[in-house]
Amino acid sequence: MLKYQQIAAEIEQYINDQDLKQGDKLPVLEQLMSQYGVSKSTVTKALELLERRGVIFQLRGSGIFVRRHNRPGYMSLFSTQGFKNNLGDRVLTSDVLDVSITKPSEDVARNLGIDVADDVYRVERIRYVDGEVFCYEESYYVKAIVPYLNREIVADSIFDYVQSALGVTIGFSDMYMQVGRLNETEAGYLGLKMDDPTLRIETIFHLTNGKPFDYSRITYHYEHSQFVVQANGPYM
Amino acid sequence: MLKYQQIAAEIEQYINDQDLKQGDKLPVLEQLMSQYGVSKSTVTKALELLERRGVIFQLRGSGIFVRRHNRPGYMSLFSTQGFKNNLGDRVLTSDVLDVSITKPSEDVARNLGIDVADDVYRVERIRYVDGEVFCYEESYYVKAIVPYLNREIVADSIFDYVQSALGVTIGFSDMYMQVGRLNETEAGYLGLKMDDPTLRIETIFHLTNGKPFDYSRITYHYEHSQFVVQANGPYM
DNA sequence: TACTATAATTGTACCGGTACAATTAATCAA
DNA sequence: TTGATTAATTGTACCGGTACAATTATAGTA
Repeated sequence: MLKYQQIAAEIEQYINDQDLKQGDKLPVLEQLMSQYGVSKSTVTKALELLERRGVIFQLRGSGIFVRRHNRPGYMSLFSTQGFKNNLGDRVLTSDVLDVSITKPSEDVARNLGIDVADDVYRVERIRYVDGEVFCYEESYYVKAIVPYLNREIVADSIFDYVQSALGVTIGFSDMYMQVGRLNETEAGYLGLKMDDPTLRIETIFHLTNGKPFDYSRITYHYEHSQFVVQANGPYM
Repeated sequence: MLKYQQIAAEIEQYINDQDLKQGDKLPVLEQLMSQYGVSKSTVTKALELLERRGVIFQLRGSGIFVRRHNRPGYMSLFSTQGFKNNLGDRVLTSDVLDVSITKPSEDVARNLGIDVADDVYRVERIRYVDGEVFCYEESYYVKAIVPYLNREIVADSIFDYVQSALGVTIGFSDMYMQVGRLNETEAGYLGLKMDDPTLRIETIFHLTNGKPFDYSRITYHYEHSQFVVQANGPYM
């Protein structure tokens, strides 16, 4: 783990341990430097990271302050998208409906930047948060990058497996969201009625080298999906 | 304008001018340094900015590559949230329903971190993109921070006014989103039917000093609202 | 040809420094 | 006490540097 990541983690831990609230002040930069025994730029980098994650904000001439105070019941939109599956103390489980190797449709192939002749894993599951239906997910993995999957892996976190077992690292993702109505199949999966409202999110996950490796379509249960997004400034 | 912002803008311009596509390579760091006549860390900072905005991605040992290739018809979730109102070539207009000074409700006061006795501006409008109903918005501004508003200002961009005329700068925002059904009033405004699906986003905008100054509730027309969110890595 | 080891390329981590702008605290005048 | 001026605090911009890790190109070997 890199120094600045380590320091960021420790500062976040410190905030939790001291139970600091919105607006509370952290030690000044210079103290953090000597405290962790690193240079200014390393501390700055750790703080930038925490700032982007919505944990703190910095005000020059004044200090470093705690920002986070998320509403209970709202999940970070990013935490539900493969990134860090810490949904706090919530339990995430899955019903795996399908894990199979197929050929992608035109649409899927385009989103993954591959040919329709290339193999993909198709994964279909229903996901639960604390036992309640959360979403229905259909996703496709490029087999050339993810050569093997099974029901066990898929029931757990696919991303953890991909990163640890395959040694590839996820770089960035593009999410496309829209609101609509459930069709009959989806309604059945989610325990809702046809034409009920829903949030649909398509996400294309890329490796650090820019290659797409996962395209997923998620249909959310509208009553159990509340998301928070923390944005940073006009120049984010 | 700061050097690294300027350079970021120029690089983005270069990508557009050269019509570079997803995966195309940019000049290497060292060349950018000499080209713009700045140090490495300044170029790096410009590139970080572009990376966060989803314009490029960097791959060490390899180079700097173009990332953006957003789907047509999808607006950046952040661009619709006060931040940089460049919706491409789309025209944004508003029907102002109300601009008045009132006392906040308990709920509004809590979200703005003020007392129910403090004054707020209440702004109510319907917004259109290219003439089509886009959303219904109800927002509250802390009068102590935004001492004056009128229909003209509100019909245009409130954020531009606040930043230029009042000299305050927006720091960060928290967005809370959920899906639901329209009530009768909302349906009327949006030209839809009661119980139609909708996306609701509450946003609390803070100044750079962390003080909330605007709390807004937006109800989106589900057929005209498609959003894209670009996320960066597991450690964004 | 195909595979492996080596070298060149290229971005990232980290250091340490100077100058400066925004905020806050201290000082002074009315 | 109030208000303005000055000084101290504190984060940010920017410089320039070394070391290093990941990628890609090259050379070497079977």
